[in-house]
Amino acid sequence: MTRSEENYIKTIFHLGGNTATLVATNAIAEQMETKPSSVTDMAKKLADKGFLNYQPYQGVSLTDFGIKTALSIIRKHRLWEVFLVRRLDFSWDEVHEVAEQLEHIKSEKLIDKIDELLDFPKYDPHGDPIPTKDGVFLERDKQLLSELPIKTKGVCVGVKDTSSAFLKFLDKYNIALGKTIEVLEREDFDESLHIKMEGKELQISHQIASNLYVKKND
Amino acid sequence: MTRSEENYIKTIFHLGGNTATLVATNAIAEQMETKPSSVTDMAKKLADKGFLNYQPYQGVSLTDFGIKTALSIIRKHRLWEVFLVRRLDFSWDEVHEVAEQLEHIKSEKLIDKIDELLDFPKYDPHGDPIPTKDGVFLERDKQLLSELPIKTKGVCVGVKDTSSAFLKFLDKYNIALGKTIEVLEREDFDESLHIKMEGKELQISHQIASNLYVKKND
DNA sequence: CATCAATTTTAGAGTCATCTAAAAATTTGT
DNA sequence: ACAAATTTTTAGATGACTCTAAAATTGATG
Repeated sequence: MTRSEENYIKTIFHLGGNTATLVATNAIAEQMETKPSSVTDMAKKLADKGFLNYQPYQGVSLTDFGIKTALSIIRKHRLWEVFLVRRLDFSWDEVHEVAEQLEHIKSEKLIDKIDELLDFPKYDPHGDPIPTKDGVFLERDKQLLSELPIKTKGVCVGVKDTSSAFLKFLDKYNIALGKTIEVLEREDFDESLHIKMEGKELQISHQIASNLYVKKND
Repeated sequence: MTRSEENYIKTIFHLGGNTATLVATNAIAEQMETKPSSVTDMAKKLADKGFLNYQPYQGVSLTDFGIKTALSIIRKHRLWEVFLVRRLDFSWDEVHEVAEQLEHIKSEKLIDKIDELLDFPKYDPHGDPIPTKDGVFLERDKQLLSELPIKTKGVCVGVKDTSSAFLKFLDKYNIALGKTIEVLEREDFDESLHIKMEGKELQISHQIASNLYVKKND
């Protein structure tokens, strides 16, 4: 597997290819900042190698083997992110780029040892679940803060937008995973929210609320 | 810098290119298991980029910039080796391959943090010195065990051959860095040595003795 | 249902790193 | 010092990945 092939498979997985859904050539090209013609070429190659089903003009979907491969890459990426944050004091907005490189290191022993060193973490620094060695991958029970009803509380468990800009914004306002947020009021006009967090009240835009995942308190 | 360029620079350095010595095309090709014609192509490219001086038919030598670059790659390689052994329980015969991959990860912050995590080690698991962040690189005072006079003692400080086979052999006979070895007798016939280590006597071939570095006790 | 717009594929070309085979330069041995 | 052997370079080709431009297909609309 080349680095390029791994990146395609990962992208296709992220675009919903874990189900039998067909992912469009254009969507892949856009996500990877490449051209649709390059995607077509690679789609044929990856189909030949058994990673995906390619239906000309329709799109691609990952095979079981392709899904297994994608999960192994995602596992590596997320474990490295945890390592960077927990052992090397990287902040959550700095880890993505480096993990993009580290995820391509070929050594099963290495990643298993990293997993062990970190005591088998279940989630990465952005709250995304880490597939296990044997490909078990459970999405966490969560919803967008923007969809939390008024007067309810939730624990912050993840971010949808993982851009450095968004993460730095959250840092600035002390919003972090694990913190409890209560929705006090929703403005109909701009969908902004009044929230309460650690005793303090603040107002956040819909843009922010619709990129923060919370787990509703029961 | 591509991965391939980095590998060429590292190899040229190892072949003695840290001085103004000219390194032959053939030597590089042999070391890298590639063809001399490929080396010529790359030599031109690296010369264009300022990493080395290329004299057609004579060989190449690293520029100051090239040496600086080589030291940075070697630094990364050796720090990762220390990390693998000390933090992930790799044995010293397993680290090379993985470090060959990790040394190409591009992130200054990453390697500086790894350095810090390991408390700024001076030597890698094979006893080779680790260049500092600003390129200081001191060869240790050492000599081959095969050149140690009779009846003298030395501390094992490094290996010349870093092949997995040799390292496993040393493990088998409990020979490890830090141990003190006394040369009792040298057989003229085959240059094998009678040595004493931790109270036990054993006999080792010239092949072994000429691949083990010791620091003579004063 | 014919046409148009959008998407996708094909064809042809470029870059990077490599190779083989042949030519050129250097070194060696007598 | 000259021929032979060795080393190195050049020339031309290949494979992986990407691109642009043109052709083909799809599916949406009047």
